[in-house]
Amino acid sequence: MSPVRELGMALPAARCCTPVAEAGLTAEEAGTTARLFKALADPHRIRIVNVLATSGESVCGCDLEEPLGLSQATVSFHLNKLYEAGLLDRDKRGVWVYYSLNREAAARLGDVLRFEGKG
Amino acid sequence: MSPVRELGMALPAARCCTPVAEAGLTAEEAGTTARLFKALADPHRIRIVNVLATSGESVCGCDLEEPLGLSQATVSFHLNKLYEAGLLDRDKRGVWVYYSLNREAAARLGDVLRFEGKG
DNA sequence: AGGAGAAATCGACGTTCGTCGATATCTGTG
DNA sequence: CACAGATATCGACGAACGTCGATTTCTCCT
Repeated sequence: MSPVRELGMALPAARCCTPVAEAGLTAEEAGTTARLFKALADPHRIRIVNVLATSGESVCGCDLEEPLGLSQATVSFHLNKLYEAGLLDRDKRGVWVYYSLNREAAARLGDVLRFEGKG
Repeated sequence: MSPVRELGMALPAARCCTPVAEAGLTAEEAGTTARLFKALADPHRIRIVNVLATSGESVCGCDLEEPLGLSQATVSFHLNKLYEAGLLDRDKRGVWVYYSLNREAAARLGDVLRFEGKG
């Protein structure tokens, strides 16, 4: 053991998207945050978010296969990951499913990583 | 194929931490960003960042084993992941190694997820 | 020099992840 | 109703991940 001790990890109620720089993050809150980042921990999913963030309109899933160079099954897999994480909105129009970035969730996500004026 | 097409993925020069909301993200840039998020895609690493962000001073690695409930080898593994991602600074003092949050990297990381005023 | 203690590394393990082809499900059209 | 086309799901595979005990490396102290 070293000189420095007592780091103090309190146990406030768990809630979504607790900022990483907020004191006393619960193991549960850490799990929630980690799950969120895990959704973005893949190059193809980053590109999907990028396309959705820069495209004014929502995008048909079928139009992502070619630019990403992935099979239909894999694209569906990635879109679902992002959807389950709450980062994407889904809009079924007939045979197609259109995806768009959930701006609110995206904004909240950015707030999780605010560090200024803390510590 | 659907009505919507031509999503356009240009190829600008790769650089660190390109915002996800910036048009034409390269596959390479997406990989860089994904690697960054992968470093945060674990509950224990989130907690480590949390402790480091809220603690005024740098923290000895040995003081993280107990609060995290992990073995020395595993803590070392996680600290190294964060260090390699550039999120942590390392300071060896005698037998101990003290870690602290790299504020600049942390700030840049937050900027990657800025979505306002885009799209 | 020898010992104590912290950290990094190694080897092994079970789990999760990303990928695909194949199949099943659903929707609109003829 | 049968068909075409988009999406979801299944099963399988190799790769990467998280974990630990054991070992090695390093630094300080006596």
